[in-house]
Amino acid sequence: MTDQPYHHGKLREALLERAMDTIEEAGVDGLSLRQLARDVNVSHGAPAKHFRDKQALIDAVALAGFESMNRRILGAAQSGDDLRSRFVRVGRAYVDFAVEHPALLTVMYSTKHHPDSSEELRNTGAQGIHVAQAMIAEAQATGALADGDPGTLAMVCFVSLHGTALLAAGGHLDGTSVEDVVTAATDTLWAGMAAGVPAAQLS
Amino acid sequence: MTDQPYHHGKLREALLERAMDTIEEAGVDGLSLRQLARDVNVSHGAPAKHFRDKQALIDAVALAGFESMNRRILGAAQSGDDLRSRFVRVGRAYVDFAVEHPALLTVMYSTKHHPDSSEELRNTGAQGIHVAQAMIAEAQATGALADGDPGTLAMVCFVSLHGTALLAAGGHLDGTSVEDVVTAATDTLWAGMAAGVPAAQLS
DNA sequence: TCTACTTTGTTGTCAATGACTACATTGGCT
DNA sequence: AGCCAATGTAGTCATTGACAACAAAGTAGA
Repeated sequence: MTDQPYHHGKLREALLERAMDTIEEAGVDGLSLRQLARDVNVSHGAPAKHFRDKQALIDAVALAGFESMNRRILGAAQSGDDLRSRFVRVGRAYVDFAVEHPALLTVMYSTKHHPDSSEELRNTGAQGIHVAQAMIAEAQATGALADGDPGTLAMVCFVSLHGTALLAAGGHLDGTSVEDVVTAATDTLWAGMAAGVPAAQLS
Repeated sequence: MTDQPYHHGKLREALLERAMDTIEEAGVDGLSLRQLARDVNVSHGAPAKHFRDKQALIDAVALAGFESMNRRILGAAQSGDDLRSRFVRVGRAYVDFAVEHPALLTVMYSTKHHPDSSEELRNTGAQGIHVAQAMIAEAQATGALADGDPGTLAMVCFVSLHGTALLAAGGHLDGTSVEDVVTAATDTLWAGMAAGVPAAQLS
């Protein structure tokens, strides 16, 4: 054993990284502050200096997850194809991320976030839907999609992809393949938005 | 204090009921076997006779939740209106249930069900989608909807409503009202399925 | 009725955990 | 050199889930 310096130096980063790994392997419930400290060769009280309590650590993990996911989504939205292809690509990016990090996604959307820290978390988490809203508004301007409140429509798309992501991540898609569901969902939504909803159908 | 009989008599039911209340009030993490035992005026070891461990109790709660939800969905699917109205009604029933029992829904779909999650749980949980699939197949037969694999389309609808339900339950719908999202989602999906997806668009 | 046997509940115990406190070490700053 | 905030350590406490040994109550058969 080489002598460990008294100060770790990058404890916060090390804890965050290790926590994400642990969560991905054993879920949030498999995460223990004491075990985490052991994993990073630090005393069981050290993490408290960087995260007030366990929830604060989890919140930080969630935030990092959103940031990582947003990068993927923005990347997909900036490909050079036509709007509809980009729309499908964004959906795929979202679901792909979910399938790759199922437990992380659960943590990201977990409802038990402290009311105070949720400010930054909410903003970062809402970024994905803004991408969808911009694309829909743009497509309406070109006439590719029928009129309708872009905010509500974006929420519908987001909601659908979110459901796909969660169910895919949880393995609840039964027989249907993730790929098929994403394709069918984006196709159906786009077709529905292009056709518009006859006013007579509104109840 | 009146003398308590040595045998509770309905301990299992009492534990289940109280557990559902606690979960709805404090989430799954707020559930403690020992506190639960205290609440029902029983020793801390008693629950073990009815539920092997905490997860077994949670699974039982989830199962009860699915059964309750299925009753609502089947009721909505059997109203006498036209197919499209019934479709919307089923969606609303699902989301309404979710909004009324947010924490319970989270438990029901929690991915941390032991890999050998009881077959009963899986079957009961999959019942809702079968309702949707039957309605879609029926609508295709009458020509109200375009052709397409009913299984995949039902999964798309389910996924969308599930996403709506979870996000609504978690309060992640931001400005948009639950009612608007459900209406827009079911309308858009139905319009998309009615229009069908031009083969040329399939990539 | 007496007697095994099963079910259900009680009590005691254990290791693990999250949170808290008091203390030690470090390195930057003046 | 000397102060001091940041960072880490060590010890403690109540709570928890799980387990085992024991007790009480119902049950079935002679």
